Amino acid sequence: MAEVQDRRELILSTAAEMFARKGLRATTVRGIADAVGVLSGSLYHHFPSKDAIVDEVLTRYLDAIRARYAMVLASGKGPADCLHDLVVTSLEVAEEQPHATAVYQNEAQYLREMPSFSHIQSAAAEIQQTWLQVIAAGVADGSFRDDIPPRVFYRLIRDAVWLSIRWHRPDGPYSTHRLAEDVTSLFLHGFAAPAPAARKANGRARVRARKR
Amino acid sequence: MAEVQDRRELILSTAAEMFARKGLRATTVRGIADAVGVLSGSLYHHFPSKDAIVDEVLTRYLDAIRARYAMVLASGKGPADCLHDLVVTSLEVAEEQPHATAVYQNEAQYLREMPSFSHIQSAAAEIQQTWLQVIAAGVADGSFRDDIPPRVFYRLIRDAVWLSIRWHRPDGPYSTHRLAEDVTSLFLHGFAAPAPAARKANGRARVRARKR
DNA sequence: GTCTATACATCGATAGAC
DNA sequence: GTCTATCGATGTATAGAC
Repeated sequence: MAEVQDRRELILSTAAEMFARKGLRATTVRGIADAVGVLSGSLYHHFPSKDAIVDEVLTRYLDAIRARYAMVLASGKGPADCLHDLVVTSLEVAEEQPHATAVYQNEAQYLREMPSFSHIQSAAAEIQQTWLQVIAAGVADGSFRDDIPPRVFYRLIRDAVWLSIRWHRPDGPYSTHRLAEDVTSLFLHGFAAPAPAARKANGRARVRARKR
Repeated sequence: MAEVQDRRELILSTAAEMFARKGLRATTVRGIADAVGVLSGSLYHHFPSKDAIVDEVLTRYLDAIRARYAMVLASGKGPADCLHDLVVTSLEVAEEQPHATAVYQNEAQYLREMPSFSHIQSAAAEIQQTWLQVIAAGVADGSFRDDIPPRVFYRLIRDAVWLSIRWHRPDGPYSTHRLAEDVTSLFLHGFAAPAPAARKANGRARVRARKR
């Protein structure tokens, strides 16, 4: 029985990697079977269709996010700390499940046409609500600005955080937690240098055109 | 002769819209021909292949960005103003060419396997250099923070700006220029409310778990 | 410049032997 | 549980008439 589960898991993890690297549509059933080491027909003993594999990869992923977001909210911290924890949590999930993260962030078009899309969509809505709830609490208690629409802030930090999967390498010298701290600091306090009381000619330097 | 060019343009614009809406791989030659109102074989009189259509859509797009980024650099403004202008310019291009923008941001996998990828990649590198140049100038003259790696800041603001194509509707009440101002303000000064000299119990409110 | 007609590859999925 | 063998649909691209 452990054999059976292992086979299913091998198919799922192999498919997830190929989905992320080549794209959902470019990944073929035959290709997955080749990578696993069986013939394509054998996959249909474990899964009823290709889309069922996609659905299981994403459902596990979204469930993991929802569970961890719930823990962040349950901590009872303030809005700024919760926002920080959401960033940390998201980047941790992205590190633990990089393939599913990439698929979810890059293949909205394919997913929208899947039979089980409404199932995926409801999970996504719950995740979005978590962010908006934290942001709204921060605006309400005065710790966040009220001149930028909460939905706009959400979209901007959401894309910045999740799309880091496209360039960030968790095993490199710039760690996931370092990234989380920088993202939080940047989105809360900005990239402009804090003015040290008085400084002359601040920002007066010109940007020179590059030589070619 | 104007007839000829119009036909080509119609194919290009029709294809671009379908590429953006359905994805490059999901858009078929037959589908483009149907939308244009001809049979699929006729497209090969105007373009040698499907990839050639993709390439022309993206080349025009990248050339437009390069030309306008060069104008921003030529203005001779300071780093903060240049950053602002890069944001404005990028969002303007995204509004003018939404289909090409979406394709370029969402279909990196397909593009990487295209024959003419190196041609696209070099244009992308030049665009990236423009941002990094402005950021480096700001760090050098003290107007930007030096404790966040410039490349990290670039990736974060880049994704936030360009991926706004996924959710922002330029013809809605929240205009492109309003978005540009908010993005610039957010990334320069942060989402945290500016402290009005002294305020008690700032950020001490808790985020309540949502009722279900 | 568009059509008809079709070549040729590859896709997801199935049936039945082992 | 995996194999062999294959179906039917669909993909890009081509050849040649009009």
